[in-house]
Amino acid sequence: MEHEEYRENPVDDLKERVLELAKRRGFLWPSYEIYGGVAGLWDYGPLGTLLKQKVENAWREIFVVGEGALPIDTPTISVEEVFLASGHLSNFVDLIVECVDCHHTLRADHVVNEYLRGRGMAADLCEPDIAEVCVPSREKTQELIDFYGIACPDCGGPLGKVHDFNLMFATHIGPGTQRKGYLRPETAQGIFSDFPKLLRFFRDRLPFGVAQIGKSFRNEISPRQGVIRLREFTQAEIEVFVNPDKKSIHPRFDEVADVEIAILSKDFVGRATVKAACDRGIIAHQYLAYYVARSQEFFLRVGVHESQLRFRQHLPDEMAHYAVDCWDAEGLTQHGWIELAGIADRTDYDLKQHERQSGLQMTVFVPYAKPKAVERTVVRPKMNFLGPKYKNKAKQVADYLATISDPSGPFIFEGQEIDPLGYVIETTTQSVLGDFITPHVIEPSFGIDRTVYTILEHAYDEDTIDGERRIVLRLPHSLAPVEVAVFPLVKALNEKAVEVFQLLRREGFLVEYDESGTIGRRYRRQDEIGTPCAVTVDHETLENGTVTVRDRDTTKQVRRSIASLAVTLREMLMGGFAMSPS
RNA sequence: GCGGUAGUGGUGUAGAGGCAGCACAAAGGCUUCCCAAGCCUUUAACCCGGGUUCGAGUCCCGGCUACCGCACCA
Repeated sequence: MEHEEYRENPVDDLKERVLELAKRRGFLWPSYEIYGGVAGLWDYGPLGTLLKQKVENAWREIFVVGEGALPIDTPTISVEEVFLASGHLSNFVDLIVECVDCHHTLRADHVVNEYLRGRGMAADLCEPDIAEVCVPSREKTQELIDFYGIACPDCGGPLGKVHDFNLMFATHIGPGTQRKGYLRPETAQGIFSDFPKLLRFFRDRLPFGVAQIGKSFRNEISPRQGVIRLREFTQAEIEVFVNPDKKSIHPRFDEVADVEIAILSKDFVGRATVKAACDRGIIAHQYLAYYVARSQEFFLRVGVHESQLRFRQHLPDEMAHYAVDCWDAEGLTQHGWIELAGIADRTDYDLKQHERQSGLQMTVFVPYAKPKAVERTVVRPKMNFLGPKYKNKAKQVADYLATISDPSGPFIFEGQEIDPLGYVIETTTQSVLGDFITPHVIEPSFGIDRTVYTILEHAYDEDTIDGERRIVLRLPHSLAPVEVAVFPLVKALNEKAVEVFQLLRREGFLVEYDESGTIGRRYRRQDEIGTPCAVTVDHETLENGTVTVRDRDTTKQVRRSIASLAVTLREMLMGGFAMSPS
């Protein structure tokens, strides 16, 4: 998909202007700036924090309230076992080698594979690990570099030692014989770790969804692009546990079937309904398609422009080590198309891995519609024979017999054939009620910080009013960090205006009061931060108890009584209010 | 990590060895006013650390941060 015309009202240097506004008005600040700042760490200022909270609330409304994905809150510090299981310890690593001469840092495994391929050899650096995932080993990479004397592909200089760079922050838990800990690189593992308890909580039935909003950490080698690539960032994730045999049908698919999305995949580029995308096999199954549609609903609600939102299918080689199909929601910004969310089918990878690591069963009992009759042949010990014969070893013999699945015999215990009088071979018909299955996981995972940034960029606008440039942040009304501004037209009206201000606070609005300077300046100040409503107390207020209410986007005003003000404002914030004169 | 460019009040900038200027913003006042008007007053800056020099915002070295390119980004 080409980068289409970006906005109706193109603004030069949009990136700089948005960031300038964000820093100046308290949305985003570089962290620890008094000490020089740190790349990849950013603060939310007061307005940014309110905006972010409202974005998170919109997400909760759709996914927690609307989808019933109940939230949990797990620690950001996790124990080592979690990442042994998840594969992050071995996979969330880049093998890095530095050229001694030109100091380029290179991906060591890429260098080796390229070298081997260039000489017609199989590039076989990958070794399947415990999870059957291809991971190049540091030792083997080093070995091959040494053996072939592989040099820097850029300058031909000698290469240094290969070392791991794990993108997780490591730490220690407690003093003394410390337990290794890591800051989580995704919130998902906290959910997987709680699976047995969650399953019981949801009363042993599929499907169910679990949500978590929280911080995750990745020690990026070189974060760039401001707030787009952070070392500490907020994720909003849902893990939907589903029966793998039922992924093709989502019970509420009808609700979203006609939602149209922009698709970029290897087989199809263009707009289509999620139903069409599903029916034509572009999206693997209804569960993924369903969450793609819900994700779009979320992004549109928080003010991402529809024409600058698309869903891109991962190519097989960029898919995470655990996923089989993955769709990124991407927003078009001045940084190009950036990933705002990933909607992945993680299959049973994580639960299987935690099963192996923890030794606990992570399965769900799924009853059949009708119990199945299954014929089974078993070897049943006869204790009244075995007892007298084997005395204190009788129990061991019986246990051994009970494990036998092939009833053809003979059965040997301690080198001796067991007397056939000691058991009977029985064929019985058993009624099997169901299967133990490992659920598959559908994971919509949202990057909240990137979403907030994209919202700011998409909302940023400049108007020209009477030849003056006016910056307006056209945020969705419900998202504005300041909902209502209250002004006295002149200072003599301060007291009355403060009264209105306090009244609106009591009504639950986020209100700002401003009596400084001229009225026009105060309107502009609020336009910049996206305040949708401005209430002005003027001379008429004292006569008849009415005030003017100004709309941010049109700058049009209507007059309303103070008594009906809260209702009017609430309507405006919900977006359902027509600014018709009254 | 590499290379290039840059870092001066809150923001945008000028100054290129000798008292750090301007504009906008912000605070207070006049104006009593419905869209950044005007006037007065005020607050406020040389990224950090070394070095050279009588003297460094300016020159040199190192670091940090930002932007661009490379590399990286399950």
